[in-house]
Amino acid sequence: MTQASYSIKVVVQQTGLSSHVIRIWEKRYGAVVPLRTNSNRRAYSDAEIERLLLLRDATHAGHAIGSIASLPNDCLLRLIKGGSSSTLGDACPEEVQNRCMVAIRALNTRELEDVLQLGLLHLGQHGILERVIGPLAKTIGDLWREGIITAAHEHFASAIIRNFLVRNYKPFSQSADMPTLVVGTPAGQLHELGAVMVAAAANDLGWRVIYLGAGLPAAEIAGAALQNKARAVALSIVYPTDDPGLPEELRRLRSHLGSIPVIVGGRAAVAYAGVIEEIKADHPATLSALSKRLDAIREAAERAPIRAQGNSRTDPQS
Amino acid sequence: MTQASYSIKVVVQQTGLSSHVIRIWEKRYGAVVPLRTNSNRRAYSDAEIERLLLLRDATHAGHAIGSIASLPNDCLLRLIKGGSSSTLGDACPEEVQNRCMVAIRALNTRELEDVLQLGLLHLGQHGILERVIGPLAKTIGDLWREGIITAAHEHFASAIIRNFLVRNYKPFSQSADMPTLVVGTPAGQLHELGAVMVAAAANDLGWRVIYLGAGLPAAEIAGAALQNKARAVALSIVYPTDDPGLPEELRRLRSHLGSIPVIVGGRAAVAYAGVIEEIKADHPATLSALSKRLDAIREAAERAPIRAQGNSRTDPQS
DNA sequence: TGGCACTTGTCTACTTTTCGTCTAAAGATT
DNA sequence: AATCTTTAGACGAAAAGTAGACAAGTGCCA
Repeated sequence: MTQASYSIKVVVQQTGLSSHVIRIWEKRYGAVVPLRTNSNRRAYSDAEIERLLLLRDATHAGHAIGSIASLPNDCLLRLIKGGSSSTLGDACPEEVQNRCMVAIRALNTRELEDVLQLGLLHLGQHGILERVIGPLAKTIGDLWREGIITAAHEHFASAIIRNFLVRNYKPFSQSADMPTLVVGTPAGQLHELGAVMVAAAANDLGWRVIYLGAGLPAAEIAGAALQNKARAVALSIVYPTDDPGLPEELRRLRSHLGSIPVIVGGRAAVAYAGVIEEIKADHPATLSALSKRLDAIREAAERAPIRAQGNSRTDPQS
Repeated sequence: MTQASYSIKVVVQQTGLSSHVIRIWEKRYGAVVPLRTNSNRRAYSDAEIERLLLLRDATHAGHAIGSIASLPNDCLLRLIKGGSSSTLGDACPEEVQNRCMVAIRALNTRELEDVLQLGLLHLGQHGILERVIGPLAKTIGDLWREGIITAAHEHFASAIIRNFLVRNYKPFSQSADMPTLVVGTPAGQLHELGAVMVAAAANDLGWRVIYLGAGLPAAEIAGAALQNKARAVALSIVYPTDDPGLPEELRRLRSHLGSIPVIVGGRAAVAYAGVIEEIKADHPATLSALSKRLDAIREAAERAPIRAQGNSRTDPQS
């Protein structure tokens, strides 16, 4: 069995590391020592490329290469993911949340980023998502409704939190058999923070996420899901709570999607409980519940890999 | 054995490889060894041509011919398909752009991210921003207006490009004396791609960027700028081109901002040239022009640190 | 505070290997 | 006769190897 081997050129392309760095890491720290060809060229295996990716992410996350180069892969993974959640108890989520709100009201980009980063360090990935960003989204929504902060604050916070999540929730090494999840908010819903959180959580759970952002008509959400054979669709509904058009929009979505599971989350979901029930959508109350639900869907799908639903037209592209 | 056989000339035409290359691959690596006629001419079968095509694509993807020539066909296929992140033959921006559009229309998250990453590698930060993402934003806008792609595609592309820029552009070596720039799109303008590009470019030039996202009223943009003592405000205007409310919105912005420089970019800016002139805003035609303008503003500010400038457009941009 | 060692990414100089191209001469095909 | 193929070999640009220098950042210590 001739295992495929890759030249350093290919490794550079795949990792984004320079050949210099790859070589010096090998020389100084023995981070990845590939086999050699007869002519002394380095020949990397898939596993070695994977390890280089882990090292890249770990160093990018602030760890010194010299102190992590000899760690086994699973330790690296823990470093990159929520691993360092040794939960230094001295930073309670409320404190982090408060400081976030101060930074948001001051429109202070740097402060907000710093506080989030600090919170990540102390609370771990799960912690900051569930105990800071989640409540924060709720608070922002409330204050905005009361006119205490403006849409600018809301947009500002959304953008930075989104960036924060993007930067820190690195996509897992994508493999072909990952299930696909389409995430967005339906037409009329303009707050995308909830959707961003769902996307981050699902990504963390090993889903391939197609993030569509805010305010899309049902037909387009459904089109995206069908086009990519999505395993599920997740919507976030925060405000307004009394949109008369939304129930019809949800029904339309269901009729397009056939039997694909739909998950509806967010503060205002209770206000539409009737329709949600009607279209047989899930409504997890917390992020943990959402995670459980996603796991369940994936497991069910793995048990019955080919979806034999009567999906007549796969491409409703006009 | 009615197997069709082809002369080397035919193979050259079908594969695009030169006869020299085909022969040297055979001689050096035994990549494809065709049967011979009685007179010692090479006689290629369909399967051999197929294999040559695979080898061509794999080498084009960055793999060394010497290390792949002996792999079986299915391995080659895997190298080409699985390693799609490295299939960029030419480093020409048009090619990158095309592949981006294909990925966007397929809503293929991974492919789009890979192509962008690869493009960054080949074209550099400046290159990919100006020569890929810029034109891409324009193309997306055009196709959307023509109804060829949907808002979902536009949102999808915006989100991923945004994430890409966030991930790859200088995190922030923020220092206290960096000038502040407020970036967003005015109310009614929903395409945020242009604003994202401006934010990335400005960040790269050493500005502290406050990114507000799309669709904000003038009062809030101005509020954010004043609250943070912004040195300038940049707006992106792409569509619609005939919003009757927009001129008034821009005038309102100017009256709130006092003499703070305003920069208006984007495809539709020409449609509002009158107001832009009226409120003494800049309208750089390209990203380079924008960069120059930002540099000029910063220099002017450094020379006169306290903002007492009666700024009346120092740069008569075409 | 300055000095010193250590870390880490980048860069240069130089050699070897790889790989596509080219030439020349001879045989085959049209 | 003119054009193609084949073979063998030579050539040069690009890629990849090694060794070592260097600068910026960091931490420690007097």
